[in-house]
Amino acid sequence: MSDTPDSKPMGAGRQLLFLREEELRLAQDLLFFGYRDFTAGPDALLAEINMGRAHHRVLHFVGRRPGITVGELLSILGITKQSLGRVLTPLIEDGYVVQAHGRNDRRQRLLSLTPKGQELERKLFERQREWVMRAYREAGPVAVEGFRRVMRGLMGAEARAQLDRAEPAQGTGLPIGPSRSVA
Amino acid sequence: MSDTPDSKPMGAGRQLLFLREEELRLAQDLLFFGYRDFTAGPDALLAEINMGRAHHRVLHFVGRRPGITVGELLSILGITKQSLGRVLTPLIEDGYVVQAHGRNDRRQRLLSLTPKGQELERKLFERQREWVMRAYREAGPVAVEGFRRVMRGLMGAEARAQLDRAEPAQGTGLPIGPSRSVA
DNA sequence: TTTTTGGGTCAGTCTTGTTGACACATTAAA
DNA sequence: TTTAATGTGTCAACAAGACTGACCCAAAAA
Repeated sequence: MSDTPDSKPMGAGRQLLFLREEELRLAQDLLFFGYRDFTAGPDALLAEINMGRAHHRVLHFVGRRPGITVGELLSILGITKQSLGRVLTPLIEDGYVVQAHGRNDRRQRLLSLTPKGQELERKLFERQREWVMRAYREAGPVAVEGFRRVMRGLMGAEARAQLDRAEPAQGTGLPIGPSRSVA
Repeated sequence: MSDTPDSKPMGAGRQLLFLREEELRLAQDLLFFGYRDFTAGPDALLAEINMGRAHHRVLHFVGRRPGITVGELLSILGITKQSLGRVLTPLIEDGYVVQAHGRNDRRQRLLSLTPKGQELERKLFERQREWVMRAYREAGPVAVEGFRRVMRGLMGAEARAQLDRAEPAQGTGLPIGPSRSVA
């Protein structure tokens, strides 16, 4: 929006360029196409066994945090329990996920993957793993670190907190390009 | 996949680390949360006027390429014409989008935004603009360049070609971290 | 003992995607 | 010029995944 009107052709100009509308519209495009193609692999696999992306999400987050409670899962996914129920119940009935009573609080249902569930999750993961690995390799380590920083920034404070709670600082947060842009 | 089998403890080790499973699972998380929160702003606005994300996509891509044909739009969105019809028809009826016959091929319907459509698109854009700008600022220019490189890599070849056709190399494709990782 | 919490479920609705089948005008080909 | 092929529209039916609202139950907390 604002910004020193003209100033020197370089310097502040870089900042202007950096934030100009076209660059932000490009971000919209990149996120749309990128996310769509990122999910395409697993989606195809899931379709074969009559499941959808929602099932994958459950498998992913339960696999990531075995023993997670239904409530925690709900808060991570940001959906209602009715919505979760429609995918979780079949996953349990079909033997992909198991429930256990909480030891301290017997009302809780602690979720975890069965071997069958782990196997499916792994297949789905492999698809995305290869896809992301290709992108990471082509872009290089510096770019990957930048990608992580920006993606974190695109997350709301809530999601960021959840992620941090779950993973002890996986690499982002330390090195590379401190925000002192302008340069 | 490949990689000089063992070699020195450092060097190739870095590459190994770089691609290890946890880092790729983190990417899954980042994309899920990041994309979700990226779309949250416009979604809220759209809900107020009884529209959805699909309407936004149409406004976005028609705004980006005025005079685009229905067929081109379909191929960009990657959906069926019936799906498109359900959002496009109302947008036309409500005066957000106009159609014109193609000059060369009168079968074509060239789409563009009305002033009303431009206004709505801009409001939606402003939401995302601020959100992305915050993320970009916090991450810094180097990170942004990396973000772009990785997102491009996450796109399928088709989508990448479409994007390139539409925009003449917006900045990514030139400088920064050449893929010669290993270091 | 009463209330709150964690979880489940029934019923109905909405958006956005899908197939399949036609219809119509226009352009290209035989 | 007749005959495809193409670009677009549309009806109908269906599915996934999200939502709201209303209730229910068992266990934990007050």
